[in-house]
Amino acid sequence: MESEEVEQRMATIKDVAARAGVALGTASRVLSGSSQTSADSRARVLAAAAELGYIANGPARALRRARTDVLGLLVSDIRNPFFSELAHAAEQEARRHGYTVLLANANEDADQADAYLQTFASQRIDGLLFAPQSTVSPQLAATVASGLPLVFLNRTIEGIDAPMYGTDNAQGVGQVLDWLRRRGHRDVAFIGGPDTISTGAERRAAYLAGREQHGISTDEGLMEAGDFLADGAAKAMNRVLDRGVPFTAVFGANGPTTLGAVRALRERLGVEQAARIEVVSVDDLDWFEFASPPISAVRQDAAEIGRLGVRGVVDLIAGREASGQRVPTTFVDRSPQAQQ
Amino acid sequence: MESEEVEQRMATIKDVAARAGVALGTASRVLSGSSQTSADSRARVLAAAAELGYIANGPARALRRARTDVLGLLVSDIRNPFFSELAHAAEQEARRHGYTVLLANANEDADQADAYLQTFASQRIDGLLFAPQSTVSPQLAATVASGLPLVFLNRTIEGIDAPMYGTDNAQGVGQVLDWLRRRGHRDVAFIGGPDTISTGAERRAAYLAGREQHGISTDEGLMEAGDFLADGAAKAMNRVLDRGVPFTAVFGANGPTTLGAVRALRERLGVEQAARIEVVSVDDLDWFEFASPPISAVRQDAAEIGRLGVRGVVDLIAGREASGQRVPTTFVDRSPQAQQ
DNA sequence: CTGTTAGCGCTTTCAC
DNA sequence: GTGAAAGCGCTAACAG
Repeated sequence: MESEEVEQRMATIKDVAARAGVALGTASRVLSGSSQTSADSRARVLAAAAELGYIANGPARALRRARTDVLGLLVSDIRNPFFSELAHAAEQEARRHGYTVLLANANEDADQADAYLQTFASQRIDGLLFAPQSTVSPQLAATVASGLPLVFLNRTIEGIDAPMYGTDNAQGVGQVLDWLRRRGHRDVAFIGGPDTISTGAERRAAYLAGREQHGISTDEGLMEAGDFLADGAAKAMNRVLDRGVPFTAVFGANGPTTLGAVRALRERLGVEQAARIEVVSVDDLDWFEFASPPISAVRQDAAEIGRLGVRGVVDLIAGREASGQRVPTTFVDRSPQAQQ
Repeated sequence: MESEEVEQRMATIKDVAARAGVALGTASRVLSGSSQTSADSRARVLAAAAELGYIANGPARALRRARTDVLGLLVSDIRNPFFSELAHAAEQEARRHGYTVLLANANEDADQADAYLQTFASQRIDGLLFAPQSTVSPQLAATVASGLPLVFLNRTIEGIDAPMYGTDNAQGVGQVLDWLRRRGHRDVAFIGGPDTISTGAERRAAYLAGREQHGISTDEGLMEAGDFLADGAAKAMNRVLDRGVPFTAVFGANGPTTLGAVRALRERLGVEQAARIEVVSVDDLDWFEFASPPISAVRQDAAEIGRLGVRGVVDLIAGREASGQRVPTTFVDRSPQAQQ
């Protein structure tokens, strides 16, 4: 005979109070650490709670206090290291402020994002950190209208007034442009992201604005945009290759984009030919040092963005101001010259 | 003057009932889709709910029904693509079953895992999917004792009887051993994971059990273990290099481990020497095709494991049996011969 | 400082 | 089929 499953009901605060020999309210006061309580009842309640393995019922607490101490974090692609790094840092920071993070992954899909916004609303999260896809959906409009404290991460949406914590894209692209000039590249293929995503638009705009002063060709045949995912970027890279405009360097506008571009280059040109093309990227990935030639990159400080975002939304929840912030980038030059 | 923040209180089911001109209970019955309701009240309640933008209060619902429709997913390293892939698939599957997933990241740290178990308990999740670090902590013991439906993902803990959904490590390592023999490697450095993690122990055991029949050296100086993270693996690789035992191939026991090992090889031996060593890995990473030479790998079906895990815990919640499952691996041979 | 009590929003009896 | 009412576990307001 197997041992019985003795599934005991979780202890409630009532059990704790009874065991400690105090009233319900006193137990609550001790356990919430709020008002004054005598050292005696404090000790007895704590002891009773420990003996019973008491863990407060979150939903009941949330219902009564009308707050959950939960933050929603909706990222656009959890498999993108930028976001998994960000999510990790945000969780840590949230925990330090007494919040739990509900992490959701929209997978660069607006419908999934809407579904999660709905879930968050029903969970009654206290605040939302959001890296949106693109335009404002009815669901998002409702979320904003509800007055839920909201900050954007790395991406914004036209017409929604919320603080944004993200990368200084102008600086990052500037670093890439400087590097391209230093390396003497004139014909550069630019593989961007969707213009509907602010990050995509900003990086493209900064590139367009600066390329001429940096001696880079303005041939529009070298400009393409994917979807910020590897497959879409590979297709974009192929479209440039199809045009037959020659180039000596490729600039990928985020990590997955660069991955897709490199894949396409190697498939279409073969490994040897592809190795004659220098690649530079926004986002620094683990393997860039192993590529041939090594890939230089703008490193975004995903962790700092996550931390700042949490602090921002915590400020909003507390009724304080939050003004958003652009986080500086660093450039990792892996070109042969830089290695000497 | 800025526009006023009109933060309207969220509509409650009481508001919906009033607007529809029915009693509270009727509105509830319609919205929960449970009992019989007349077509008339059904229509009016639904209309009222839509007009008010009603979204049910999850905590209140949870309190009353004594269930949350939330699953906890505790992974050991969200930045590891294996887990981010798994988490994504699990979320999708959970949604299909009417559950929301609370995703937490223990970062290969037992204390953080305990903290999240506590949070999950207070949130009153309905079930837990867990990729544990190692041994059984008091917190985990309490979780198990509470009778919470639990399944393990890819890793188990000695002495805890819960179904496990994970990779068929024996098969995967067998594929590596076959490949090593085919490639004619005799001196192979094995960089494993902690023996306290079942995955680490299993892969190591399978390797030890099979290496002799596959003509591989049994020199213990070639065996080392890291922590399943890149830095720890790099140190492990360096320890092997320090011993001066020559080898022609390296076997990394998971993705981050292989990353760290390759980094160490290139730093210590230089790029050219390192390129003489063939590398093979459990976990197939994006960049393995770009490495020189390309890295062959056992591909784990993380998505399938995530889906099966969700189905397993959903079965447990429903009081059904769940027996766990080993998911087959596929081997991706990127050696020069295979490319022809 | 502590006991008592109302009530958060919802589901689910129990009558009718 | 529907209305009324109890109560899930907790916090906070109010007396004492």
